Amino acid sequence: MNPSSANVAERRLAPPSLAISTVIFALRPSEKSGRPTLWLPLVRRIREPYKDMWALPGGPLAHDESLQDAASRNLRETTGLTPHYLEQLYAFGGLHRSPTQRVVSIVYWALVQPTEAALADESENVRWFRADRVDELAFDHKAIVEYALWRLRNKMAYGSIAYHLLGEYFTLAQVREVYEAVLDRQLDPANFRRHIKATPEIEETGEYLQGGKHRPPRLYRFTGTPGLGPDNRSTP
Amino acid sequence: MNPSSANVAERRLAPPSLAISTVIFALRPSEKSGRPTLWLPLVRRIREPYKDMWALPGGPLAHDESLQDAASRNLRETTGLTPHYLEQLYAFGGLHRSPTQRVVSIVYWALVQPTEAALADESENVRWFRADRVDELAFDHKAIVEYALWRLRNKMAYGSIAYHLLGEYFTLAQVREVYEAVLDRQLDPANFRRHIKATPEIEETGEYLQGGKHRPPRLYRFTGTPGLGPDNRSTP
DNA sequence: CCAAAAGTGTTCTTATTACACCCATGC
DNA sequence: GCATGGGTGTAATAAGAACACTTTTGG
Repeated sequence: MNPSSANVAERRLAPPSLAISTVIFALRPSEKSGRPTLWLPLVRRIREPYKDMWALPGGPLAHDESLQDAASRNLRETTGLTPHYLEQLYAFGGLHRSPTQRVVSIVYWALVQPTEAALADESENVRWFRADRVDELAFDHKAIVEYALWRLRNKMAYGSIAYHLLGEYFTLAQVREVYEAVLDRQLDPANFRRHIKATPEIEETGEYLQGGKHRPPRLYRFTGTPGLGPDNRSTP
Repeated sequence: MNPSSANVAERRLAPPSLAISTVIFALRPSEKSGRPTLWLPLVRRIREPYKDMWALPGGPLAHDESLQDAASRNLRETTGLTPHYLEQLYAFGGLHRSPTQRVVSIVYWALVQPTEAALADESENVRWFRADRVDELAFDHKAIVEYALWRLRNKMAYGSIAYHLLGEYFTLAQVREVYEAVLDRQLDPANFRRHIKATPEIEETGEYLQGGKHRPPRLYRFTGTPGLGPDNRSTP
């Protein structure tokens, strides 16, 4: 049996390997307008296949960690960040995702706060990209990012998720900017503020944001629960 | 190294094994009222762990089949059915789901038509249960069934999914019965029919259902697409 | 004719949208 | 005082719930 047929046999017989990857979203100011836009960190592959291409942070699942812990860990390892929101996205298991072996990837998606995101590690092999402008990535990661973005938009339109992209205190205009950045359309400020104020998880504080050029806006706080999904006992 | 420490070492070092399971829903007439209710087939375990307990149909992932194909296969193997709707539910990967080894299960959920479900294989080791009355199952399968049921209810409230539990032709009252069975509450017939007729995927036929005791209701047809999820290029 | 489900109309309530307007601050 | 974003009011429209009413069948 020569080496190449050994590889073929190995591939046929070995069980599919299991990996965890994470799509990490954070707000950063756009270079041009300065308005907040969605970004995500990618890592450069240093090995074949897809050597030198950008890919989602990820890696194998350790024997003694849960799926979510693994996602949390590779988020911390690549960016130094801890997520304020972390949820399973999907398990991708197509036969030809990787040219060298069969890989099943369980992908999570995360939201991190902008104050943290600004401090995130960046290096030769870790760089942030605009979420709506990713070019070709390794494996099927471009499709995964697009799906994660679709899911984020969907959740934002229904659930109370935007707050996980903001700090503890925020103005209603900041919440609106998050919606506008993610959904990519303008929203009526008057109606939007009423809409948000109607959600019970939003609490008015006595504080105001000082230092702006105009009337100081009131600061609010989010009192809802981050957790979702069957593992966290709630609603995906 | 004695056998028991060998097992421990094996468990620590072996990668988590990967399995596919499926929650299969179908409508069947209730024994009492005769009204349609939700049922699902379970299989009896013939080996440890959880020997003799009921469990979701499932098994390992073959090296040359996609995740969805595997789900479709174990659906066919246990019940003889082909699903009219099949979608990924969630990947369960808790550390202690199985007492003997670490198992990550990628779970799908399916809807099958009642005409088929009536013919489904049933045997000593395959039996149908009412979906809202499952008792203790093997592993974490009870929680999985409850989560699948939650997801079905959620999708039914928003999307066009009820039709996959019905045959090709159906009356609006039958659609309403599906909603009432799944959501477990009465719906106003007048408002419900308007709501359904407003969906563009519902097509009126010239046919009427004959043989009833009263005025023959018109038959309708569903013209929408079943597919969802990133693998099928659409919307979960 | 009567019972019962099929199917239509009408009213009331509530959410969404568009947009006019007032308020408070820095400059 | 004036420009600007913060914040409130209001009228028009759309969507949903409640329920009275007409139609068509089998018996």
